Amino acid sequence: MPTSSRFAVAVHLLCALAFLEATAGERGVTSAELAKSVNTNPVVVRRLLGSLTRAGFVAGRGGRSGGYGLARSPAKIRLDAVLAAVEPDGLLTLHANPTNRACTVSCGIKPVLGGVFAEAERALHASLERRTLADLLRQVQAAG
Amino acid sequence: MPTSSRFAVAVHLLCALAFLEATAGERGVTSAELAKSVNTNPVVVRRLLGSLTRAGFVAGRGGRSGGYGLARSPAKIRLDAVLAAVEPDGLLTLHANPTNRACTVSCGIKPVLGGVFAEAERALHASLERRTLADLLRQVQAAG
DNA sequence: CATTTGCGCAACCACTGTAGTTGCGGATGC
DNA sequence: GCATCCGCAACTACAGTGGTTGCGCAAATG
Repeated sequence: MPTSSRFAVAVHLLCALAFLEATAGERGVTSAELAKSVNTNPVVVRRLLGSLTRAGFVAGRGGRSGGYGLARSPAKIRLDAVLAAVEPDGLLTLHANPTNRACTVSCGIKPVLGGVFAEAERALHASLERRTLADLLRQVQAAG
Repeated sequence: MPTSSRFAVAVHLLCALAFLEATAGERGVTSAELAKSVNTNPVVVRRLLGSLTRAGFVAGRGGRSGGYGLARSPAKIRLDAVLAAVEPDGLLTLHANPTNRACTVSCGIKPVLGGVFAEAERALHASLERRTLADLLRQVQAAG
């Protein structure tokens, strides 16, 4: 499959949200403003922020002067949790082909591979766990 | 994108190849035999084994009594190299949306994210690096 | 040397997941 | 009431994957 860019966009959105929130005052940050930063459509933004809302990272309010805001401090948003929120199925997937029961390898490979995949994804999450949204904000600000 | 299962199938094929090679004697293992184990088409097998051939893991010969064979010992085939061979673009991808030059975050996020992604993928490869085809064969045989 | 067997490659099709878009309903504040 | 904004569902367009067929070439067998 075309490998998804949801994770990248989600992180981008969280950064932009943290950034714009500072200047927005009481008003929420609208999906249209966020969409401008990513150069995409407000609905795409809302879809993604829907997952992040369910995961407890952001909160949105409807109505005039509505919009989004972070639901917790950037230092408490770890990237591994963001990945899990927008890509719940993981990155390494087994093949769905039916197993050939006449073949030892075909019968035995999937559980073995599953274990390998699980360990590899744990390693990936462990790496992302060390990064928070606050870290990224610092780096983006330093670069700009 | 529908996340690809090339890696899983490639590992399955390598296992099956190692397994069948033992009983095949001088003859090569044909793509049709391998296809039976994965329950797929010989052409799909050949496509994937094409990548693995270019990476130096297997070798195929045409002609009568042709087929495939491992080009090096299972203990020398590390899974991270297999992943790199069949999925050269990596698993985490940046979004392709044009950057909004009026936005600090949009301008700065991609290099920062790129660094984070690279580190995460390194962690994933480091985990896979510890597993060789020989390890998997041992596990599959123990389970069967 | 003809035949058989099997790989290599290109072309094509069907399927699927993603991003993009529109439209409508409901909430919120002026 | 009315404007603004989120939430959600439906639809479209596109891209990547896996599956399939067809043809050319290589190699072994008789």
